[in-house]
Amino acid sequence: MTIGLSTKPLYQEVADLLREKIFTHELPPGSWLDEKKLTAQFGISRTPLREAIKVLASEGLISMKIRRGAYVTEVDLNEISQIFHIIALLEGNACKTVAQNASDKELELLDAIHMKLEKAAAERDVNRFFEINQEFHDKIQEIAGNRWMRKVISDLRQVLKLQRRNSLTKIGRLEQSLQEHRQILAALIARKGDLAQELMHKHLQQGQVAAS
Amino acid sequence: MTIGLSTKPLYQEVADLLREKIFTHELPPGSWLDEKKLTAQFGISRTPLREAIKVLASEGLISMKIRRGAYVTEVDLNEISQIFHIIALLEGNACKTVAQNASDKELELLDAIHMKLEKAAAERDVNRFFEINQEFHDKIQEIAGNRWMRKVISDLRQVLKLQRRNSLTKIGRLEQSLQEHRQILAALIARKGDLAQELMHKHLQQGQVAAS
DNA sequence: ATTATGAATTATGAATTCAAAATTGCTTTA
DNA sequence: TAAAGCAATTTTGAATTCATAATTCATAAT
Repeated sequence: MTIGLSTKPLYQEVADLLREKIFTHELPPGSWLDEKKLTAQFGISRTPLREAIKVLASEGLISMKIRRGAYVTEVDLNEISQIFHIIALLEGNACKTVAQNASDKELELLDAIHMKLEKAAAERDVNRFFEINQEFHDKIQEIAGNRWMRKVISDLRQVLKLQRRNSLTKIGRLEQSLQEHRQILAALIARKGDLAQELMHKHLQQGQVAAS
Repeated sequence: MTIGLSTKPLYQEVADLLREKIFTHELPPGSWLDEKKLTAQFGISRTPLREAIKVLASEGLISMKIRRGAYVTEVDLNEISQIFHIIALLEGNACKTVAQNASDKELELLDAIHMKLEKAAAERDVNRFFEINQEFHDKIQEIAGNRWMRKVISDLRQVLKLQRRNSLTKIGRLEQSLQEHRQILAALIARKGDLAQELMHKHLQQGQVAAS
């Protein structure tokens, strides 16, 4: 194949492509992964494709049935709720850590990101809002500084993306989400760890349907 | 090869074997995985071996260097501490859930497991103590009923096993661990969710070195 | 018409082969 | 003696091939 001189091994590129197809529901939950079709589509052999499939399987995005191929995982609402529970717990805790340990400069960084979020909200730019929202959450985890927590959260967020998110596009929820971010930021700057934790926890539990 | 009619696909069997070798430090942290040697040892071809390696990599047990093979992950003490932090958070929360939602019958089950733990401790059977200790923790997570939390905890515990545990073998810590279990169980039976959470959290933070 | 049976096809699991990169080790030269 | 260059070997990454299990489809029997 002619993917060129990629810095990544092929199976990782393929894993990325597959995730893409899964998240856009080009490969919808429950659907079977046709190896022949996919290798033709990607212009590669089955070997790296199967390696990629195994990686996604251990991430939970794909489920394998013995001698019967790979299927996109179907997550029911109950599991979605379980995953949100975990994320709320972890990100809430990360918030507490940030309130306690972040440098003033780091808090300023968070403030700057929040300003961009306000701007996106004011302009009703939903996609940008979603993107910056993610950036805000990421930055908090980065500051909290627990590598493994970041990995866990990011893996779980991937599984959430299996479900089509929608409610964030409702302007009402967007406003509420923004309001919650304001409060979280305020608590962080005030160095109120327990409050920040509580607010982030509620924010995420709130966002169960909104995926924000 | 002649592994017979295994219920599992070969790459999963191989993954299990590799984990075994990693946890026993037959493959010590930082060591290079010699594919040729391993395939000869297992009597298989490189294909399932490489698939297994990729799975372990996405679990964090193995790190891959491009065009230079796979290495057993080295975790420093700082990361161990980060992982314990997460496990303490999650298992603490699971305890709270159990205190709030478990049936009386389920609590009796926990009590029964704890009795076995007392017995093992009385007999100074460290291996058995370790095993039942694990069973106790598992049962709590099972009762809490969050599939994804169980997966996260179990993945993280695997990474912890990269580090050679030792302090649990110190009788002193074993006694203390038992004492902590007693308190946790009491809190659960008394349906004191917050207390149970707090106790489990401390128990695990305490056990950082002990891996219990 | 509907259900069994069995051959043909297809897909999966695993081994083997092939190409290219990295390492090793030898030779040559300063 | 040490360093540089180059050939030989080893190792990784990926494609291909092969064996077997599962599915499909056609035919026959009830």
